[in-house]
Amino acid sequence: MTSTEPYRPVATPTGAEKVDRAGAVRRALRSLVAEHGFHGASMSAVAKRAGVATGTAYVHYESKEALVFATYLEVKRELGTAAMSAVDPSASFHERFLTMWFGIYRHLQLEPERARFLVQVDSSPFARPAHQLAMSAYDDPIMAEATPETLALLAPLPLDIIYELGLAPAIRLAASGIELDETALGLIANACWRAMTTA
Amino acid sequence: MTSTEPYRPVATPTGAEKVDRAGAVRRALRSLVAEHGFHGASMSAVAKRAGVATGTAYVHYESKEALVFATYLEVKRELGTAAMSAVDPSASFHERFLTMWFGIYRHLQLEPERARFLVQVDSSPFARPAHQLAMSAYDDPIMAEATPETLALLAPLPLDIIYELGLAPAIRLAASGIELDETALGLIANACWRAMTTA
DNA sequence: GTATAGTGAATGATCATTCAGTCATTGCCA
DNA sequence: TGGCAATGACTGAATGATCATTCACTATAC
Repeated sequence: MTSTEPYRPVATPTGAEKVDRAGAVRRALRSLVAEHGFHGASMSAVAKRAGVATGTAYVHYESKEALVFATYLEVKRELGTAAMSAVDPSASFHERFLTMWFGIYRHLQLEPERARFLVQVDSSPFARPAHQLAMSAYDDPIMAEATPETLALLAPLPLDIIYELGLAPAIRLAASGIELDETALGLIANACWRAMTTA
Repeated sequence: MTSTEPYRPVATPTGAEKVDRAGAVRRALRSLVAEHGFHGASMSAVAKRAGVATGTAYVHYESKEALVFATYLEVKRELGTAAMSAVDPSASFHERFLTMWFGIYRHLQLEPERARFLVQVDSSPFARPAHQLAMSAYDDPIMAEATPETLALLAPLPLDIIYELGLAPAIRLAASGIELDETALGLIANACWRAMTTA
């Protein structure tokens, strides 16, 4: 039997780094969800944008759900790294917070599709399982900032809410695409600080 | 020709008020989106939950999109009414804000599916057209609070962002389903006030 | 009798997922 | 070293499910 030849090899450009097809699929999901919502992110559309065949996505991910979770985890992890990269551990908590806030905002502003993907997952029914998975899959360096010393400065509220008042606005601002000058950004970051700390 | 008899009349219960099928469809969409996201809210599922035939939804709404917009508009309108219902126009802006904040929160807490529907639409690609439509379709009494006098008390930021810092947290809190005591709620409402007003 | 609301089966499109089959790589034996 | 079987990435057409929307028809209201 046999017949057609449906496999265009790999092209391995000049023996360099191998292509990361799983990563391409994750990025394609990110951008399609950001642009058109989950509705417009079918597996075939994702595969097409990633430049791979539909079946390839399933080589790397068991299901669409698994792909969504993996993508969410990657975005969260990169966000945590970006948030902490410039933080000086010896600075005051207020300064550390502002550095984190701007770290998050700048990171997402550079590629707003990350922010739009995040807010969409976080307000969908995926949110609960995704959070659960994120908590068990890695240590979030942002949450690690919540120590007895810093908590003493914060309003006596659940951590989710502190996060929602303090850092989530940076994500939503980046997702909105609204462009603001340095002054306004500083105003907002400090507004978040005021919201999360005790009056 | 003819054959089957596929029409179970109306039942008009004891000649009382006529059934509001369009409203039932809107409520069904709300609850299904709140529970399972847009993904789980197919027109047939919506119709089934509303207790009507699939075609009935299309008697009242041109398309699924139109139904989503109409539902969004209804929820927004009711929210505006709830926010303002207890506001005393002669009170200070701080007091008026707190009344609005609690008005929103209580209204949504009573039926959290409204809140969950809202946050889901507001972070989907539906958000932009839905906002546009809401702005042109009715006067939002909440936005009418933004007068020269009140704006003087607020941080010099775009109104969307003021809303995001001040009132949106009430919606998200209701959507989260987190139960808090009166003290914590007052803390959060005042945190929002601090965030939106100048330092 | 005309207009309006309602019905649910039928239609065609689209979706997630599967799979038979192709290619590249690797490890193993001679 | 050269040959080769096994492994796993990759492909895209095929499958069955599900979806939005339509429509021929029926009942009710005016």
